[in-house]
Amino acid sequence: MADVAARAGVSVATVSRALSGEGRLVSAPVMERVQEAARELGYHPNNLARNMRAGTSRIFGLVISDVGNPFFTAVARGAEDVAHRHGYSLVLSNTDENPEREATSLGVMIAERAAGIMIATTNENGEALRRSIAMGTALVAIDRRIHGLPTDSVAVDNEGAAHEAVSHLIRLGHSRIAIIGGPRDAHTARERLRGYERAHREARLAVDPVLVTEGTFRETAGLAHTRELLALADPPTAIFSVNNLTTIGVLRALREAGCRVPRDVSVVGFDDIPTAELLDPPLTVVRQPTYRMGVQAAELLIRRILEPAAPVQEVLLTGNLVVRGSTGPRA
Amino acid sequence: MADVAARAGVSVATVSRALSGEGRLVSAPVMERVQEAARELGYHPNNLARNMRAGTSRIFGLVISDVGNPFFTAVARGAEDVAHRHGYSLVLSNTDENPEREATSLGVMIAERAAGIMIATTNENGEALRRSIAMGTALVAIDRRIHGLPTDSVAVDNEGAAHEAVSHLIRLGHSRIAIIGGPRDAHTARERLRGYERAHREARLAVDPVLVTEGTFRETAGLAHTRELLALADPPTAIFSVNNLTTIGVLRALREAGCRVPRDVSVVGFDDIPTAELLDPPLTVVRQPTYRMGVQAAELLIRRILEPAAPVQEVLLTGNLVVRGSTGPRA
DNA sequence: TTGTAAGCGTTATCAA
DNA sequence: TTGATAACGCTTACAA
Repeated sequence: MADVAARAGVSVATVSRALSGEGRLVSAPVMERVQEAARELGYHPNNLARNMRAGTSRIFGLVISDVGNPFFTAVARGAEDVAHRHGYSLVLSNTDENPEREATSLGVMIAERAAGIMIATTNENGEALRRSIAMGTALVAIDRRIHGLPTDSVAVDNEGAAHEAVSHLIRLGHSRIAIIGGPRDAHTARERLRGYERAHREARLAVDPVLVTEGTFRETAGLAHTRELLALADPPTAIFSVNNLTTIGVLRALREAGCRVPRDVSVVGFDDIPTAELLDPPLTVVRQPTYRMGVQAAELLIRRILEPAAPVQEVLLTGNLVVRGSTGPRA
Repeated sequence: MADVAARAGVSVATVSRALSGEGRLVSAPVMERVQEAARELGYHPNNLARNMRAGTSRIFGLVISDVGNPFFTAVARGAEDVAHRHGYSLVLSNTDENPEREATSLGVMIAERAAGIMIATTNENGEALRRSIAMGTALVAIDRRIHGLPTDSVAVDNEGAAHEAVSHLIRLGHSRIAIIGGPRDAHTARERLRGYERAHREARLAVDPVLVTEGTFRETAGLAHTRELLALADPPTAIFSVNNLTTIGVLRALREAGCRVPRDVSVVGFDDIPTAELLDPPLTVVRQPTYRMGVQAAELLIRRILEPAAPVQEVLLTGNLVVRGSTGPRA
């Protein structure tokens, strides 16, 4: 910067003004001289210094539990589009549902003074999250709310969506409906289970505890649970899988066992899959407004940065059932 | 930091030494006092300042053209695992194959003084890339080499893999084989086309130019081209699709036209899809070692940072054909 | 082993 | 409209 100043015959302060946002405080001829000098010298402002001066960076962190999950990449897309529009860059960080990696990610983002963080948390790092807020880093919870920490959040009405999916199965005549659940400590998993239960209650159907499973949000969990369910003396005639990855596991297990879908078993999944229509058979799902979730999350973040004292806002979006071929009347 | 120093009764320099890497220069009791003071005060080092001092950050940028593509998320996983192990964070940036967004991404990473950049480039930003190298930012090309700029790179033997896929079709008796190509200016697309041509040449089969299409790496391109191909007087009996997303478009078009796969048309795709085995029929593909590409890219970056003058290294991995159900003998 | 002080590249304040 | 200068929070000679 000093070099540019020397070449343009002005002070560094003027160079700064000319090259940063304050261009209107600089006379036209000086502006021109500075820009030319910068170009000739191949000068590039150092954001590191700029940010350090400002005390914050133009970065949003998006902490997700699985980059490989289309759900999160769609969210990332939405968030990135909004962030970019407002001059922020999006840093994606993958935790693999591992609290330690999540803690590391958060540490980096806080240390790097991210302007804001969007997080689908494992809910094991309450303190780190609390600290980030205390340090003035804006925080938005995505998909899962944060236990005991009221923050802006964007989520889907999980209970309602699950209720819709299971009611669809009940309407088709199914009464032995299994649920491939998520981790017990995941908010989303619990809410979806509640929707499953409510649908049963409303139809005056008893829930057989044997058909209620609990695991991870991974394909392997869907695979293992479905195998167990099929080995039952009185196996389910329908399966509701609470996560897109577990759904894939379910389908694999059914195929492996030679079960025809939906003749032998109906399947409805929570959250869509890019190739859902091309599967054999096309998969019935509850679709979540993933892109919109990302958009909303980034917008909440920006609002929070602009108005740090604004009241906490909890956005609740709704999912909708997409009936394709994997659900049918009970045999 | 000054507060911590005051509380621990030492100088800021000592605090710095105690809390950063130079712990061995500090006596045990002082070390303890400093750490306690830091904890009590909730002190978090400001990486912004640290990096500015160091002139570089502990960040790797990964610039990809499509976060929604499982190919890139798998690469990201590999790169992130290696980066993390070496104390770097991975910043993902999505360009949507848009040169302007790519330029912006690069600008941010250079300005942010990323320690290194891994990029699957559109090849429209040669100057920005050149500059990043000139500024000392390590650079590794992923998937696609950079025109006229020798850099470390990780890629797949596209021609060989395409050759294998098309030869497989030829062996099944097909002679009218269409290729759903990528953008003309994408290195990868050209190489895969060459593999397609070589397979024909070796089998003494003529290539019908009508069957050679060219488009984008998007689902819509596969859809549109396949529709056109099916409308031909003498349509192909097999289709080789050079990208996983276009392959999905191909399958959609075939389903829409009521074509049975592989009875009416065989399909082989380049690059695997997570649900490939569950599709109807299961999809035959050339699989790329995606995770390993990410690992290698990050390793090349680290090597380059450690040894800036090391000779350029171009890593070439090989794909392998996975035969599933979408290819069969000519009707 | 510890402290003093200079400096990293910016921007903001104040004065001219 | 411009310039001199003091921060921002940290690390690292150099000295003690």
